[in-house]
Amino acid sequence: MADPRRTRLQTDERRAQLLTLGLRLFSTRAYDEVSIDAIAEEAGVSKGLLYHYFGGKRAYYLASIEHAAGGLIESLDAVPEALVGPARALAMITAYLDFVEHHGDAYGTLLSGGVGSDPEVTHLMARSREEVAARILHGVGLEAPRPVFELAVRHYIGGVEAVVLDWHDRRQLSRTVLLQFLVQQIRATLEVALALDPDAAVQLDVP
Amino acid sequence: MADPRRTRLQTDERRAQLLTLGLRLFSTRAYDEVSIDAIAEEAGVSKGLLYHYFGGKRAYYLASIEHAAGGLIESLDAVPEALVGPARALAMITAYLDFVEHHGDAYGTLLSGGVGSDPEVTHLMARSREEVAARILHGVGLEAPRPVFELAVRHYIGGVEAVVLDWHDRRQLSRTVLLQFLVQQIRATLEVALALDPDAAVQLDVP
DNA sequence: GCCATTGTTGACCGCGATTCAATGCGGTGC
DNA sequence: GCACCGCATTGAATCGCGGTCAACAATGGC
Repeated sequence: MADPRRTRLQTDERRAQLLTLGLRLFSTRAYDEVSIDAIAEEAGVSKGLLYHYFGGKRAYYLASIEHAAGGLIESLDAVPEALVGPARALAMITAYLDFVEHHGDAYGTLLSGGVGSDPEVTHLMARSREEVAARILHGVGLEAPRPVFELAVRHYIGGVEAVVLDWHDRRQLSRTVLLQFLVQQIRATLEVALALDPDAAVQLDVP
Repeated sequence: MADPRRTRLQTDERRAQLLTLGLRLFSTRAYDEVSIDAIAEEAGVSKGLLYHYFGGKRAYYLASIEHAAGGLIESLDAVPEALVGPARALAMITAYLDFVEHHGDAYGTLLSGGVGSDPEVTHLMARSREEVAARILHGVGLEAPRPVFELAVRHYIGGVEAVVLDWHDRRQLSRTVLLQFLVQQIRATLEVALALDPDAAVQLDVP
């Protein structure tokens, strides 16, 4: 446990340890309020080691965010393939909320991704959202590109991020109400999209 | 025009000039890619002056964002009071899109700051969104607090920010389709809220 | 036990944010 | 028109922090 001088770890362990720590620190304070020295001290590690594992502070931050994003996607993919239709929507939203409740800070960091609109962070977030969007569209049987539905789902995801963040920060609404709203809202959103693009082969009611 | 040595301006003018410049610079590059020196040089002003007007870089950034947020709210408030119901929704969304088309970069900065990293920026964005939310709720005749409707509107706004940012970055969809979607979506969202809170005295159909 | 590999360190460097005492422009009173 | 004063403005000095690098030591193979 204690390390009088040095502790040598496997690359993966150390990397994971640092990522988790980074997530926690960047969640607590703002990006440029967290100094490399502070991170190193907190980790009980030298500054140089951080530069050995990640290229620099920015890259470290980016990796932390990616770590969180990966966790979220993983959670969503834990939903059994067997579930379809509204039941699947319910399960996925539940998984989403569970993730937020368990890794609240990580989620917060994930969403507060912009250090003043950094292209790399923006791109990473965009890819993460596309993953979520793909899963939603897959859930209603849409595989081919459908711009209107992509728009609708993008709107939905943006809304989810907003309300869930609010919910996590200041618990004003019960989880139940939030869940109900989100389930009904995805359906309503998809119906709006269907009204604008009636030819799309979506299945909103697979039982 | 040219200033061989010094140019002395009114406090308000200089402040406005610096804010506008800041908005432009922070929109172009990431926060910590923009150095105080660069800002000062671009403004044709000394570094120290920036510290005289704003407390520091962070505060300067914050003020720039606030500037942009103010412009957006102003645009929304330019919609005539006479318009009500769906027509008002259409007008306000149009005003929103107009603002984004005219001040696209400022809008981008505004939002990427909003997702933003530190408590002050977050708080500022929250207040700005509350202003928008209040205007939407007012538009349907809701003045008293209604948690479910606040949730719904928060979701809607989050979605709008997401899709509008996407739309601004990579014009994949026509403005018309976006507009149609957003108009129908606000109605659908409010209806979902109404289903969960049937007692609310909303007016979705004032002609 | 020796050696190679590589995880790990700590002192050093330079840029950029911040400070502050000095400077001079613009308006005011006479 | 002139002297003066307040306040916008400056730029040199400071300092903290991100980043670099050559040396060091823990682990595993022989």
